[in-house]
Amino acid sequence: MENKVVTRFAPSPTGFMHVGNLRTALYSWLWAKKNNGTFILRIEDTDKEREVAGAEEHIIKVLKWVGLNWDEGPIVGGPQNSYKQSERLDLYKKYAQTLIDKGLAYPDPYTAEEVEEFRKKAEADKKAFLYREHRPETFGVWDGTKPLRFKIENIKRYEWNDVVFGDLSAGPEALDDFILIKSDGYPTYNFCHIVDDIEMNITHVIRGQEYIPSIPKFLALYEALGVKPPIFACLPHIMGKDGHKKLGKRDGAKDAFEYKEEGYLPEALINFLALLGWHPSSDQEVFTVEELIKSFELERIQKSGAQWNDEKLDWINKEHIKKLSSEELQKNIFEWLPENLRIQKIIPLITERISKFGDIKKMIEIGELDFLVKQPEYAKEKLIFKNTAPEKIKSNLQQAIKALENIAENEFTSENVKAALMQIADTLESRGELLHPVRFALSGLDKSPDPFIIADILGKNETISRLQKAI
RNA sequence: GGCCCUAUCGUCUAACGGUUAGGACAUCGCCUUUUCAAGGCGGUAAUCAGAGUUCGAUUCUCUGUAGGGUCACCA
Repeated sequence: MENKVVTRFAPSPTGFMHVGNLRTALYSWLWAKKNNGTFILRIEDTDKEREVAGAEEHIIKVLKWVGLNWDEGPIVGGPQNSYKQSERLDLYKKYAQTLIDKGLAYPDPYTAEEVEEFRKKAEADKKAFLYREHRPETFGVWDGTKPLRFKIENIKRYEWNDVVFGDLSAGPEALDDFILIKSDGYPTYNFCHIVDDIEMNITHVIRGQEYIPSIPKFLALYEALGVKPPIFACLPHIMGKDGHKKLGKRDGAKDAFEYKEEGYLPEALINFLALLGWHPSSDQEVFTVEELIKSFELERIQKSGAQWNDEKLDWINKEHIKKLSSEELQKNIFEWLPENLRIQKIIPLITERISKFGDIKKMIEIGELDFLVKQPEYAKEKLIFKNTAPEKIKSNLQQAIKALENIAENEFTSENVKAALMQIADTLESRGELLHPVRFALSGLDKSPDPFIIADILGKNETISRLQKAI
């Protein structure tokens, strides 16, 4: 079965995993799942300088959180000896040797400084720098202390097809004698990712658009190796929210794990990311992961970059919170509730509010309910309802206190509080003249559950004391 | 600078060459409600510019403009 789809996500452990990387992983994963294929996780750790301790574990943690499970790779293993490039060095040497034997690879005789000179000179002459113009006439024997370079044979215009971008081509300027193996013995990305893709039988290479200019080099290498290249699918960039720059770590691209910490559900982040650069033929916007797998198509990936949009993410998250079963919802609420708020009475209150009104966008908002256990701070102007005079508000609150004092402590339920307050509120020009200040005095929040239920939880004494304080 | 890519409401996007250019987020207005939020209903808002092909162009071609990417012993 040679046409089984095999995709891979191949991050390098050089820092945290940001949302752009996660989207690349997602698309590869979706495509493999849709085709009942194999999704491989491969760690590209050939740059020892930039490697960050713990980065690999972090990537794995993020993938696990969002549920992008891999069929082969670290932890789960697979037919390969290892899925870390640093542990596959012999393999790359073997491929390098076949290129040397064919006369298609040679040691770079220059020092790094000398190459830098060439580059500077080309720049001064306003010409593109091409190492191959300085290629030595005869090749020495490679002893591993010098970089090994690839000898580009066909200096021509390469044409190829990309599932997303269509027919692409690039002239000979894109081709150069690039380095296969560095002087430290580690291979370069340009070389080892191709060896790995061949060895792992990758059928679809899904990666960022920034690789398009390098693809002619890859094609030349596939040619030299006598291997048919896989299908390429390049992804448009995710743009930062302010400008039109590629979303990078510099302009605030966040660690994907921060979204977990802010209370986004993994399925919501996945849903949002899927829609950022891809769109189904229908108008559907809210997807379960299963639905995404079903409708995902590489052909419908967008060519132009998409701007990150927090508001839409929030909306999608809210929609997913509303879809949670009551069991899942309770579990989530419990997790997000600060420990001192895990009171029996509160969980059903929030559960009801969310399932009935669905007004929580991020689970972290649940943590804001700590006004239930401590007197909130707020600006006194907030107590004013529209243009009502402060004196009016004051007297309304005084009336409310009087009414509430008449309720016995053991009958201080939300129903009774509501009845008492509504009786007063109905005599006013607008109910808000009473209900707004009461709600604010109790919660101190712009948006909160209704005042009756808060009063119920706070109890008679605390409720009245907060109202008095407001006055 | 060389090479390469892209271009529809503010944003994400839909539209076999023929549509009153559709949807969603955001925004605005109204309704509902128990204040806010949430919910319901509705409004404002887009084919980068100029040629060409065609009976007809958002769609095809060219030029321009604007944006982006890439030119490492990084991936």
